[in-house]
Parts: sequence; C-alpha cells; structure tokens
Amino acid sequence: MKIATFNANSIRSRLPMLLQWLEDHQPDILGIQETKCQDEDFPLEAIRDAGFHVAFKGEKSYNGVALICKSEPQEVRFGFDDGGPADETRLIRAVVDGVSVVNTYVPQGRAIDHVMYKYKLGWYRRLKKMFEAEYSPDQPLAWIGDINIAVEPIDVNNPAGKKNDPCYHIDAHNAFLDVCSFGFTDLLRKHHPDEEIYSFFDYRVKNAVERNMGWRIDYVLTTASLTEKSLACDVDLEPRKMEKPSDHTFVVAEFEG
Amino acid sequence: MKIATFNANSIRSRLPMLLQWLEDHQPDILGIQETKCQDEDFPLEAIRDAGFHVAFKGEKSYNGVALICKSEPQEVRFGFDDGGPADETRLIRAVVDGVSVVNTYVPQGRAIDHVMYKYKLGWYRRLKKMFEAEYSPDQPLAWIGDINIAVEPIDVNNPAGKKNDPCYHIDAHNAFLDVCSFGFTDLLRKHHPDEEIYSFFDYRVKNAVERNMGWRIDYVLTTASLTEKSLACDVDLEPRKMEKPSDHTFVVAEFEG
DNA sequence: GTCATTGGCG
DNA sequence: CGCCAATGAC
Repeated sequence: MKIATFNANSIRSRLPMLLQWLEDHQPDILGIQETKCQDEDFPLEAIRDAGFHVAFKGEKSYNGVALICKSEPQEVRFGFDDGGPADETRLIRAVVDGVSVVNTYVPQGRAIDHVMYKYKLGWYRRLKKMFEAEYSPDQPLAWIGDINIAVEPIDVNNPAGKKNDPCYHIDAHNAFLDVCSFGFTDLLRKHHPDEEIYSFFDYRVKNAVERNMGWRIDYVLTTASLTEKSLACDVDLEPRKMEKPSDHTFVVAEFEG
Repeated sequence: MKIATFNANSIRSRLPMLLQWLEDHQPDILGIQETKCQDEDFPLEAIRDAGFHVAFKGEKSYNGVALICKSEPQEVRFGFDDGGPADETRLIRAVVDGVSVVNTYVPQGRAIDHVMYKYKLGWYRRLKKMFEAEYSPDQPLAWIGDINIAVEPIDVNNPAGKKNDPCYHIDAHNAFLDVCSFGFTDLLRKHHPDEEIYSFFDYRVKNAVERNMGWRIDYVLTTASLTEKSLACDVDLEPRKMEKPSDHTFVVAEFEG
C-alpha cells in the first residue's frame, strides 16, 4: 500500500504532471492541498479516466483539498465540526481500504505577530481535539498533508535564521508536537533519521533544489499499526525539477500489504 | 529571394517557434507585427544568433513591428511623418538588398461605428499619400503586413455575415483598393486565384484551421518589377497548428534572383 | 482563447 | 517566481 501527499499549488496548472505521476506511481491514497479551484472547475474526469476515485472541496484562488484513491473513499467529510471556522477547503477526511485518512492544509500563519499565526496555533489545538474525539491511536490512521511546520533543525535550510518564521517558530513546534503526542510517527524521519530532505522549495530561491535549500513541511504521519507496516518513506524530487513545477513535491510512504 | 510576413501576437511568446521557422525557411525579409514588447525586452540577441539582422520598435502590451533580414536593413524608419499620429509601432520601413519594404500593422478598427474605424480608414489614406510622396510604382517595393482587411468574398469564411465587420466592410475594401491602385499586386491571389486560403484564425473558433474558418488579412503586395519576378506566394499553415500558436500565420513570397 | 497588464500572495 | 484575479484588445 502506498500513501502520498502533494501540495499542487493549483491542480489545474499541475494536471499533466499529476496524471503522469499517478500513472507512474499508482498510489492507493494521494492527499492534495492547494487545489486552488472551485468544485465546478476541478479536473474530475481526467483523474477518473486515470483510474482513480476522488473527493474534493475547493474555492476560488486559495486553499482546496482532495483525496485521490484507488478504492472509493468512504465517510468523506470536510472541515472541522467544533463550532469554529470549518475550513472545509483545508481539511478532508475519509476511510480508504479500512484506513482512516486525514489530509490537512494547515494555515501558513503569515508572520508570528500576525493574527493568522494565532489562528494557525489554534488550528493545531482543534486538530488535536478532533483526533482525541473521533479517532483512536490504536486504529490505522494516517495524517497527511502540508502542515506548514518544519519540526527539527534538520527539516529546514539555515534553521538559525528561521527562528521567527511562522513555519519554524517554537510555538509552532510545540503545537505540532502536541498533536503528534496523540500517537503519530513522522514516517520520513523514521526511515531517514539524519538526512536533510525537503519537500518544499521557494520559487524565489534560485536553484533551490540543486542547492538543497528548502523546507520539510509536508508529512505522512501514522499511528502504531500503520507505522509498524511502514517499509519506506521518501520525497520524490523529480516533479520539483520539471517544467512549471509546484513549489512543493510529493512525499510517499509504502506499507506492507 | 524570400519575403514573408507574420503577426506574432507577442514575439516573446512566439520566440521558440519563430527561431525554428527562421532556421527552416531562411527568409531574406520577414516583417513581424504585434511584437507586444518594449524595445528593452525585444529578443534581439536570439534573432541575431540565428543569423539575422533586425530592426524594431515596440511598446508595452500593444502593437510593435520588426523587420528581420538576412542583409542589414538600410534607411530604417518608423511611423508616419505627415503631422498626424506617427504610430511608430505600427509602421516600419527600410531598404533591404535594394528592395524597399514597408511593413504595416494597420489598426483593426474595433467596429464600423467606432472612432477607431474612422482612424483605420484615415490610416489607409495616409498610407497612400506616403507611397505617392516617397515611392514610385516603378521601383522594387514590397508592402507587407497585417492589413486587417479581407478584400474579396474568397478572403474570409462566411463573407455574407461579415458585411459590418471592420475588416470586411465596404469602406475598408475601398480604402485598401485605393492604396493598391498605387501599383500593388496581391501576390497570394496572383498565384492562387480561386483558393480559400486564410492567414488568420480566431482563437475562439474551435478547430478553425481544420475547418478552414479564417480570414486572409496578412499580405505581401509588390510593385511591377517585383511582381514580375514572383515565383510563388503561400500561407504556411503549420505554425498555426502547433502548440501555443499565434492566431495569425506566415505568408511567404518567393522571387527570382 | 490567448496575449498583455497590475496587484496580492507566499 | 509563479500561482491567483480582473481588465482590455483582437
């Protein structure tokens, strides 16, 4: 079984390469973030024609999430249900082949003194409550997506210079680690304890991929039963090197069975 | 000798295909219209590297003309010099290998009840005066470019429906024919008296090229001494069929010697 | 439909 | 740098 995540930065702009990637890698579950399109513009047919089911919710210009699956996703739900902003275009959940999947596009936060950063930290608290209320660490559960946090120094180029970045600030680290305490393991780090592997490279940094100047902010996190079956987890850098890439690339985890 | 014209609809967007076309066809003179770029952004070096001289004048977003030549163009001039609007980015003249060349991007006219249509008709009158004042029908002279008029019913798909189009209206026909009375021969029509051959296909018409639903609004017109040497004149439809084409394509005339 | 523009965003 | 949006031209 293969579970992957990809921030597409516009699924319409990335459709040709996405279809190629689906054909080449045949993931069982692929979570997409930043589809950046309204539901009526979503390239549903092309993805179905490639042999996949898909559930999605988007809006004009911003956000937008999708789950692309070999099997039909069950119990598809969008957003929070806790009385706060639902953020339905940032959170999609489903059950696929008996595995619960939560695909998130966590708010980036803008700046640590910005109201959106407070919102981001709150988003992690709400996420933890959701996991506690609706899931168990004993069940097969995968949390995937663009979580907009690099956790350890090894997860970002020049960590010392990023202390006040909303994606590397200490409060963000703690917020993320608190959700992980529910029972999640970061699969890429499990399989690559010491490697500077990044999943996002800012367009504005020249030759960022070649110079390996990026961030690891896209994750596949799993509870124990899945973690035990995990065989590998890697970033696929090839799509980031192609023509007209997303600024993010794919993180792919492979499991027994 | 080969003289050609091409409305590029952005020379920067069309640069790869233009360079390929230059390499393949090696024109002696190619007039470009709608370069749509300021002079500092003009892809001068790429064209020189392909083995051509080039003279050009453009502006941001709109208009822009160029002459791309095997030999260095002499006596290069831009625009009218009659006291009216010079329109320097719509008219370029030069002498190349002893042949006088006038490359025009005539105003489209918007609509027959629009002030720009009056301006277009006036433009043709100014053009005739320029030919009369500065050229002779006895000299080798080529008037090339996007003239934004289809002259005969055969020059446009569904002529009956185009009577009120600023590119097919009777006043436009007369304005154009009056300039031709200076001594110009329409070379494509000379070599193809009965064929529905078009040089422009609206992007908005689906499969316009395959259905041959277009306009002939790009011309190579010559005075007698050149007309006598003319061996062929054709529209090259291939560039219009490629990826990301201009809405216009090349008209190419071949001459003895 | 395909250019170009400006402006917002990350 | 490369998405998005809106607008204008043809």
